[in-house]
Amino acid sequence: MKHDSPPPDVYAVNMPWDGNSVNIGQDEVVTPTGSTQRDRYHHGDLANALTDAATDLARRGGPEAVVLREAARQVGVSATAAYRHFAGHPDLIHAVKERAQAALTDRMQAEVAASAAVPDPGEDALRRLRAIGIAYVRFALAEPGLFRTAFCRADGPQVQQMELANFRAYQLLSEVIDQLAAAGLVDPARRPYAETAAWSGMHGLALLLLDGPLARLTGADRDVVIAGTADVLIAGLGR
Amino acid sequence: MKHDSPPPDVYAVNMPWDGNSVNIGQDEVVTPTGSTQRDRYHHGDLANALTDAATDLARRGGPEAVVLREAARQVGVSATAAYRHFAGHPDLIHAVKERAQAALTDRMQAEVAASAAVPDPGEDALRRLRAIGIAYVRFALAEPGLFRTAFCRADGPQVQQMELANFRAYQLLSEVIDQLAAAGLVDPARRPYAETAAWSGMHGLALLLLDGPLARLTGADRDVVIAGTADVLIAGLGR
DNA sequence: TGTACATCAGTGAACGCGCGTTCACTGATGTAC
DNA sequence: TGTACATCAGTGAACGCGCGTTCACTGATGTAC
Repeated sequence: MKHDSPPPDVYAVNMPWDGNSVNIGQDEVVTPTGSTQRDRYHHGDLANALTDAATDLARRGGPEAVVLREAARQVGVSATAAYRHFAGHPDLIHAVKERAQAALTDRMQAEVAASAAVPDPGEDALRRLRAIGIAYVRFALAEPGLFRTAFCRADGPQVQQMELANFRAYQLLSEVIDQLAAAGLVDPARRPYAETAAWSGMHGLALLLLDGPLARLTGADRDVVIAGTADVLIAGLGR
Repeated sequence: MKHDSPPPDVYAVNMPWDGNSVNIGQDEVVTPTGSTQRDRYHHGDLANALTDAATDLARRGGPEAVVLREAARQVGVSATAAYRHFAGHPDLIHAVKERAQAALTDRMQAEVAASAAVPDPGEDALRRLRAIGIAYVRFALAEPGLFRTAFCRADGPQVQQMELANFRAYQLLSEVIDQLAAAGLVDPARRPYAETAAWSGMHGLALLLLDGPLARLTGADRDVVIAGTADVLIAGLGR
């Protein structure tokens, strides 16, 4: 009766960005009886399975939807079992938050890789900057629940995780702006605020489009506004 | 025993931006017995008193802290009484949201008024644009609970209220940018996205400073980043 | 000016809900010998 | 190779909490006559 949920990759983000899923393969081995190893009393990878389920809850309903009991329910396990692997609900939220941030960064990297490089270094840096900015907003619109979770407030003792250095997204942005600066395309006076301004602009745009007064824009108008806003921001960096 | 809470202006935003507080004066008249009229069985202005209390909850804890029962408790009234004046909890939240948005706009206007006008129209438009942008972020930092409430998601049927036209903050911004454009200081190609870019930039900056990876910046560093980001955005508008 | 009465604006008890967490427990696993 | 046993990883019942909302009610108010 339990363990009848679909395999985790169907309903979870479950990408290999973190090293936690090493024994997923082993976990899914089908035994001679036809049941999977997850049917065992000892689940084998419950921490990951719970994080998968909780991430799916976040995707569907944002951070408020991350409910420990529900995640356990979806995995087919008692709520108590979660406490073997997480200190409590804040700890679970934190795990989901990391997944959500990683998913965002992945999307940004994928978008950069999707367009072809151009020979001129400055032009290429511009192309990449534009790609990660647009990917940022696109991810927010495509996965609002995960996006909100990636930036939800955390009360736990892991708040210091909210550091710039811990954001791969920031590192990506910073590298691209470095290249732009190296090509001489950034006004030196504004260089110190380039990352902040670029990130703020795309972050704010995403939220205004999601929950704010720009929520009524349709798909086509949206794209125009996103591209136009990106233009203004990029223009603000140049000399 | 009840009605022993302080007068509303002590603990509520309760500014005259909405026309609902017309009978506040009458409400506060002291009777010959020394008690105020609010001691009457018929409160006289319960809708406003509840909104005041709920706004105070929002200020202290953001939108999640707006709890109908608690607002009623603070006013000294049964929770049921609230249903004489609000359709339900979403309706109350909506009232608080309007208060929060109005408080934000007030702060922006006050900041514009705080600096002296300069003769040159373009320079003056720039001064005002900078003032409202910085006021926006300052308000978010000074009143995080209200700021979050002003932009929290609403599920009720009043979602259409989340229109650009309904935001006085947007009207303010739009007027200033019009003046900037009239002075020839806005690149015509970027004019259509000027409001969106400016608003997005300050909105995103506010949220990154509040809950995000910039939360660790101290007061002085903060101000530098705010001013620098504003510079980048303004530079992005110009030719 | 006084009175009957409809209406307005409150009351208090209760409901169902689902949450996070704790408790004492037991079945499964793997290691020492 | 088999067995004893410590440890690991689950179970299910229960707790307290506070919420939004509904119910049948009653006290206060103001208007018609």
